[in-house]
Amino acid sequence: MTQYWLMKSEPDECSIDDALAAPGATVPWTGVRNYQARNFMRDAMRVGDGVLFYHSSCPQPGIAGLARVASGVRPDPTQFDSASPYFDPKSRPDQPRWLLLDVQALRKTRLIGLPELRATPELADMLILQRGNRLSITPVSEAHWRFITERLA
DNA sequence: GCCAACGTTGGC
DNA sequence: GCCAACGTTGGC
Repeated sequence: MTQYWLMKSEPDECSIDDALAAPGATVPWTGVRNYQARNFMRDAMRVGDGVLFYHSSCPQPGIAGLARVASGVRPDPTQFDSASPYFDPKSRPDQPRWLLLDVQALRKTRLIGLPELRATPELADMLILQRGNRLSITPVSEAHWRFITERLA
């Protein structure tokens, strides 16, 4: 069964344009350092799942494009790279703590900004809009996915 | 830069 | 296992 996800990316690091410009429009989703988000990737996300590509920590946060899950998980190499901001000295190569998967960008959408998302009653219970939410990967209901892709994007 | 909210760490 | 201290996220 196809599922749907919202994945946050800082456009300074990897914007939807960056992802579309990558070979195969596919980028490794590095830097997830939260167990809940990791477990979504490992246990629930499957190749072909739909992804809302969300720009965060930027002047205009919001949904910027559509993408798909393009691989299963593998160890995130940045956890072993002491020069990386994502380096985790407590992770061991024989038992990697952090995983990534590939995300293939499909297309850029108009920027559906956070204020617009908040102002849309049909989307009021999206996880991303809930108070205190900080998860970089959140599941998206089929109803929300359809509303966004068919009526907003 | 501020700060609310949340996750992680580590002493006990 | 509790919980205070600390670090991080991310919108503003």
